[in-house]
Amino acid sequence: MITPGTGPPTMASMPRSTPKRDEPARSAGRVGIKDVARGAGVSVGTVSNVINNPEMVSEETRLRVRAVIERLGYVRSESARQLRAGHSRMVGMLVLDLANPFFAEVAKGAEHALRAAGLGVMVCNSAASPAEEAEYLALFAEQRIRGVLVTPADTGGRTVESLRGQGTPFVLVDRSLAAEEGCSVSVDDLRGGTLAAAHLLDAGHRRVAFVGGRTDLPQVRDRLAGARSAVAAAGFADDVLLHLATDRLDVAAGRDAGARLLGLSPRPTAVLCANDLLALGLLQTLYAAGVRVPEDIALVGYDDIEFAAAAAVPLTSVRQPAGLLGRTAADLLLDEITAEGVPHAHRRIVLQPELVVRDSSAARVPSS
Amino acid sequence: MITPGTGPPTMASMPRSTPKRDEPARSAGRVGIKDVARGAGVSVGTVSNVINNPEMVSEETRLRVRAVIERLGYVRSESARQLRAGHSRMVGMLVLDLANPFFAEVAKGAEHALRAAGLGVMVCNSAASPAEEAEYLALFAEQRIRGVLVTPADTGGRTVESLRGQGTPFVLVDRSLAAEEGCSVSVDDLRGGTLAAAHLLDAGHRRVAFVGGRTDLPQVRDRLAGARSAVAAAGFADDVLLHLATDRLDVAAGRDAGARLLGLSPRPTAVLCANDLLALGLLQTLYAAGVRVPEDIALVGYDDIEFAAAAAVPLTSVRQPAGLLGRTAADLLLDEITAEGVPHAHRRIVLQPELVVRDSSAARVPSS
DNA sequence: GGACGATTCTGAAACGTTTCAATCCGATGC
DNA sequence: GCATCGGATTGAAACGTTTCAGAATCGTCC
Repeated sequence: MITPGTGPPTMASMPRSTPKRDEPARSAGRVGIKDVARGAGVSVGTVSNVINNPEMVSEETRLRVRAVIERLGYVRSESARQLRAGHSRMVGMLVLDLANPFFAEVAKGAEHALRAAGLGVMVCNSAASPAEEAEYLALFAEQRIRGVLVTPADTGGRTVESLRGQGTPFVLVDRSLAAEEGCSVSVDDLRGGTLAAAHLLDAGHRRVAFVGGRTDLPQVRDRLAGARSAVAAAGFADDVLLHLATDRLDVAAGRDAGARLLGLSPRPTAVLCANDLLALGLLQTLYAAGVRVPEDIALVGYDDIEFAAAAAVPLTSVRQPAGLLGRTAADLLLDEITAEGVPHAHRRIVLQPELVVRDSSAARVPSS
Repeated sequence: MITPGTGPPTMASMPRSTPKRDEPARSAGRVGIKDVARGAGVSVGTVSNVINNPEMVSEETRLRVRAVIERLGYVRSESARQLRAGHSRMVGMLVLDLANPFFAEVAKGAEHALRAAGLGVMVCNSAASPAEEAEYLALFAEQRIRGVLVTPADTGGRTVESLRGQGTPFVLVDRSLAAEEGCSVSVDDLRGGTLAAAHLLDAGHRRVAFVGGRTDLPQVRDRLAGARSAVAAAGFADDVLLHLATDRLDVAAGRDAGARLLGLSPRPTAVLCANDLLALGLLQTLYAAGVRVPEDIALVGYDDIEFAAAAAVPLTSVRQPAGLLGRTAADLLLDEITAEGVPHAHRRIVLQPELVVRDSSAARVPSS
């Protein structure tokens, strides 16, 4: 990202055609506050005031300056403003996978709240890679970003450490953190895993597969742990739950996992996926192989993205309040940013998930 | 969005606690190139060269300066660089709906190509609203963005006009434009519409609904026109094709359209949707109402997003090369940006769509 | 021994804002 | 007629870079 040194070599010896200066800076963009000041016969300070503190300027001057701004097509330079202010008016947002509608929804909620507060948002995709995450954080630092909303891909707390080191306000999204360490908004993954597993156990399943990789991601780990605790609470042995790891959390990984699942014997009667993308991919493989859902294998997803309800077999899923998650995180960040004098108290907010039962896990009679 | 005037009132009378200056600027971020220069006993110019033109600096100095940078945690200020350079190192990207996996895929392709070229990307969502689009373009202008990739929401060419007026390099994405006017990369929507409609007509359907709103959007208009031309080419009357407009192009609009469709009599035997989101929403309604697909109603979507294949009934769809679209647009923009001296020739590229037949439109015997 | 080149470094200008102390001016109060 | 006040405006500093003309140093060649 923004690799330093890509520019210089190519632009070393350019003719640099000086643009004609006869007209007052014709190629818009090049019109500065000085040109406006000159055009209106006032000082630059006054022009600045017209823009930022109109009530300080007499009506007559204000109108005159506004007219010149219009005429010259003046657009103020955000970089100059930033330089002066010492920080930008942007918030960086870093999610694990923008192609996952769950995160798209989270981002949408956050963006809406932040824009309402006059802050721009730069949404970036770490692709669950600590290296890409670090690159983006470096980019944010160069931009003197105002704050960061991040779902960390880095599993050792280096991300949090680095942000705290820089003094950048941040809020963890979809990941919990001790309140002393910083703000966080998450959804109770332990509970979600428990809900989903208990539902399958209730339906009589005694061989359940948990499909979901990267147990270094707390989301996956907690959902699995929740499922395990449901098994234990129901008085079953640990081996009722089989863990099938995947390296990514997308549809393609779900398809692969489906193939592996079909090779298992004895074959599980139910599958619990770490997210809906995996479940949808798995469903494709099962469908293609002629395996019936839920008759042969019951399926439960996680996130309840919009496409879960429209799936080949409408998908039972653990719904997470994605929009609320984003909005809440944004509010927390805004609180920290604006309350600059007041000693901001970090908060740890944990939202609750909800099981949405659909066809893919319709109740069955225990068969084995 | 970055509303001017939100800041000033709240920060008018703040105590502004001057940070301790004993340590060399402890709260990172505040370390400037001057601090590094002082720390290393060189001039600021030399520090700048260490960073940007290392080959110009003696090894000894380079190492010394690098060490100081490390020690002080210096991070260069992008806004200062921008101010000096006159433009940012960012490209703005504006799509109609980021929640639509099709655009997510386009954005991903573009981002990848641009990052490889050392440019950052700011992806924004106009929500198909000309007003929001204009706001974002204004934001881009203030940021002195290097170039813009845009799928215009504004249907009169105002967007293009405004960009050309600013002199900002741009490429239209998923929308065609005469090569004299600027670069564009699109997919042949006329052809796509024809493919889809011909497929349904071949299967014997004689009452086909086209579901898709906002015919002011060329994508929708062309797909509809393509469908109409297929009807004409097959020698049928115009009224074989019924147009059912929707105001948005998302899953919820598809659900609504489904309800309206069910109220029609005679009921169409096939539906062609302007995109997959509509088709998936429609499918949900049909499924809930017990209408069988494709037996009672055949369904064809558009875009072939990943979720189409995993739908309740795997969806026949017109595949568009989303990733390629984004990548190609990025390449065109890069060509225009880098070839600053060379007279850049605008190009109009039209990619071809492809019909992917799945269960939702399985062949049937003509019944009426 | 002086001229010249190459290499390395310096110092200052410039980028376009915002902010703030200082100035100006007309009106008000005495 | 003078001091004072308040509102409107000015002018310059500062923000943190990059760039570039020039200075310093050293070696080489005539």
